[in-house]
Amino acid sequence: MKILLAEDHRLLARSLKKGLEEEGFAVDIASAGDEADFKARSNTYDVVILDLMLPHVDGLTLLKNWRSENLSFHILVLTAMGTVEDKVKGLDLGADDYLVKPFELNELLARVRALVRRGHQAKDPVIKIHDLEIDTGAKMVRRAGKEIYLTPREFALLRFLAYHRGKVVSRSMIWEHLYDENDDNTSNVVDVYIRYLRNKIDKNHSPQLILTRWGEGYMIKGD
Amino acid sequence: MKILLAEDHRLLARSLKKGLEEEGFAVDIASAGDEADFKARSNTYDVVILDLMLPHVDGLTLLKNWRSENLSFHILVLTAMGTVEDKVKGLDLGADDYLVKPFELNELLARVRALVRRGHQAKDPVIKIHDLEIDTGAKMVRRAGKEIYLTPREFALLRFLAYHRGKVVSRSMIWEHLYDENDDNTSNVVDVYIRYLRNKIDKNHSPQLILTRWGEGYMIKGD
DNA sequence: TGATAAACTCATGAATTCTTCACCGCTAAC
DNA sequence: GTTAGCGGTGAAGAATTCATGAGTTTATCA
Repeated sequence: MKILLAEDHRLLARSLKKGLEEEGFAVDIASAGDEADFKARSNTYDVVILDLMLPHVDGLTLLKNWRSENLSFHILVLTAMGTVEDKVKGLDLGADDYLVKPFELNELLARVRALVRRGHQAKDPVIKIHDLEIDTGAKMVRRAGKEIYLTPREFALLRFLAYHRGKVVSRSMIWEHLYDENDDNTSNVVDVYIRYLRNKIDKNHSPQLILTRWGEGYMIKGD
Repeated sequence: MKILLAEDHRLLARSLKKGLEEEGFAVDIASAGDEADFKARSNTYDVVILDLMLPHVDGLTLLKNWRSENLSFHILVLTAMGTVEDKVKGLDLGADDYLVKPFELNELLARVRALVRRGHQAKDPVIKIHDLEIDTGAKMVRRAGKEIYLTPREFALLRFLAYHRGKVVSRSMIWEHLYDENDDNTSNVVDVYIRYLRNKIDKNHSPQLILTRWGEGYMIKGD
C-alpha cells in the first residue's frame, strides 16, 4: 500500500510518515504543491493525503485537476480548524474524506485504512440507476442517454442521494452535507433543490426516481 | 425511544435534536450539568448523549456518578477535538461510546441506533417476530414478505413495542417514549395509533401480534 | 461594471399525518 | 345480570410537511 503525503509542515509530515509506516504503509512525502502533483502522476498511490495549504500550487487546485482527470487514488484532505469553506469545497471537488487539524494519529490511520479498503473494491466512478447515469468524475449526468446539465449544487445533491440510493436521507443529513453552518435552519432550500432536480431528471420520464418519504426525507430508487 | 441530549451549545443542540427526531426519536435537551442530572434521574431514557464540557456540573462527574449508581441508560460521550485525555477518561469511566467533535450527523445516528439496540440486547438491526420484519435502520416493515408503509409515529410505536416484545407496556410508558418533555397528554392517542398499527399489520393476518392486556396496556407477541 | 446564471427566500395551497372527541361495545367485578 | 370503567372505532378538524411559482440576493464571468 503506497501513500503520498502532501504536507508542507516538515515536523508534522515526518511524524505522520512514521506513524503510517508503523502501520505498514509505504509513504512518500511532498512538501509543495507542484512536487505533489508530479509525484501523484508518476507513481501509483492508493491514497493521497492532501493538506490544502501548500506552497507553489494550491491544494484545492490539485484536487480539482486530479479529479477531473479521474486519477485512481483516493484523496484524504487535511484542513486547518475553522476553514470551514475549505471543507465544503473539498468535498464538492471530490475529496473522499477529510480531517480537521489538529487530529490524532489514530484517527488518521483509521481513515486511511478505510480509504484503502474502498479503493480495492474496484468502484465505477459512474453510478447507474435505471436509465440514469451519474459520472461523478466528469460531473456529467445522463437520463435515457440524453445529457443533462446540472448546476454544482444540484449535482452535489444528486450525488449524495445516489450514494445513498435505496436509503432514506433526512433533510438534516442533506443539509449537513451540502452546507456547513448548523445555523438555525428554517429555510427550505433542500426542498427547492429537490424540485429543481425533479424537473431536470424525473420530468417526462418514468419511473420517478426521486421519492418523498413523508416526515423522514427523500430517497432515490435503488436497483 | 427517548433520548436525553446534554449539550450546552444551543444551536448545535437544536440541530442535533432535529436530526434525531427525523430518525424517529423523542429528544429532551439539557443545557447544563445539573439539569442533565435531574432529567436523567427523573425520566427513563434509552440513551444519554453527554457533552463533557457542561456548565455547573462537569460531564465527567456526571458520568462517574451515573455509572456508580448503575443507571439503566447507555451513554454516548461527546468530546472536543484534541482533548485526548477526556476521551480516555470517558471510556475508563464507563461511557458506552464516544464521538469526537466535529462529527457527522450520520455517524451520531448510527451510534445512537447501535446503543438503543444494545440496550435491548438486540444485535441485529432487523427485528423479526413471526412473519413480521422490522428494519430499524431503513425504517422498513414487512409482514409475510410484503412491504408495509408506516408513518413516522406508527413506526416509532411499533419499534417500541417490538423492543419490548413479550412484555406488557403501559400507555404511559408508551407515551413517555414517543413524545418529548414539551408535550402533555390527556387524550387517547396511543389507543388510536394502536388501531392504525393493527389495521396495517394485523388485519388479514394471523396470528394477531398486537395484544391488549385489559387494564394494563399492550403487548406484542414474543417468539 | 453590467449581464447572466446560480443560489436562496418567501408565500401560498395541497397533501398527508396527527390529534381530539364523542359514542359504542366489551370486560371484569360485584 | 348489571354496571362502571376501559378499550375500540369513525370521523372531523388541527397541525405539520411538501410542492410550487415567483421574486430577491449573491456569485460568476466577460
